[in-house]
Amino acid sequence: MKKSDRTRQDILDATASSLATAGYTATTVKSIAETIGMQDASIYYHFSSKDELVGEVLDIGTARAVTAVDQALAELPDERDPREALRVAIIAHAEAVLGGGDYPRANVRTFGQLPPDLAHRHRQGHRNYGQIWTQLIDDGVESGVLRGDLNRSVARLII
Amino acid sequence: MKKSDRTRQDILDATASSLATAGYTATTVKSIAETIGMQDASIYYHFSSKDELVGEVLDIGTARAVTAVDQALAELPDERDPREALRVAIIAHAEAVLGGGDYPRANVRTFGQLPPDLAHRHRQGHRNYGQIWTQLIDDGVESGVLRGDLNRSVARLII
DNA sequence: GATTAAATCTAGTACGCACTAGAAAAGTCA
DNA sequence: TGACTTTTCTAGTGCGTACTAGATTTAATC
Repeated sequence: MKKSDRTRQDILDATASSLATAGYTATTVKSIAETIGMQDASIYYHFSSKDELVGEVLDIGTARAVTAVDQALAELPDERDPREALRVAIIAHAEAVLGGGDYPRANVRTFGQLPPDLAHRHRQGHRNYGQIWTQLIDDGVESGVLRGDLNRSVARLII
Repeated sequence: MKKSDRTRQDILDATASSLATAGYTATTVKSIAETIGMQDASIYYHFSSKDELVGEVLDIGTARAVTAVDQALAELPDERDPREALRVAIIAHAEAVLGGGDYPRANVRTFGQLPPDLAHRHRQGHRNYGQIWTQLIDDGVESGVLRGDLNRSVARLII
């Protein structure tokens, strides 16, 4: 039960790395297997399909971005300035996506090249992530320090 | 000699439209042929390969963006304010990419999913386009109205 | 209208891809 | 060690892709 977990992790890491740099199409099951010294068929002992594997990588990536933003916000004082909160969140997001590991980057890199099934499945995850931002902006608008009309569309773009 | 030019244009248009909306991988020779009521093999009478066809579409797209920006700048007075010039150029660029036809949009949509050959070929075209912006920014920096350090990287991102 | 040229179609080939089945090897534990 | 389980490999299938070859039809020219 130990060996399996380790190679499973290796597969995920290799997939994330390939997705982040080469994109979805160029990330073949064979290429993933090669980078960890396996045969492509062996992948299917751990994952039932390429898209299930890719989906898990993308899920991890969004989860990490969410965690990074949540954590950054948690470190703020209770009576936080909405504008400062948004600023901190943006920075945390950028750091997760750009400087963070391959998992968040995989999301950005493969955006717009996923097959319909995967794209649809992850639109949900993106929506959940978007909730955080919508909330932040709503707070700002409510307290009058942000303009409601403009910033909403900006948030959409980021996501 | 007339019929050929017309269907050739139809093929280019259909390809641009598909690239702009569906991306490179989902744009198959068969799907292109279908949208204009042809057999996929017939495409090869007009273009020797898929990538040659796609390459031509992308070339047209960048050419149009360049033209749009050039034209916008040409309408400015001779003694133009560098900051104003940059502003006008950015707007022209955005309009070409977002509101303009499928050709410029095909470039944006397929960015990062092209096969190595095509990607390499068009990196040259992007560099030429970048020259325009580099020039605009240099003008601004020289006359002291723009900060040189920050804006250079911003321009990189846009392109 | 007959001949030639241009354009499209029919019918394939070759290849890379995700994926499967069953044999073989490696690991686990009495 | 030996019996059993877990993991990996070998060898293959099927499918969609770009692309080719040659026949067939459509258009242009005299």
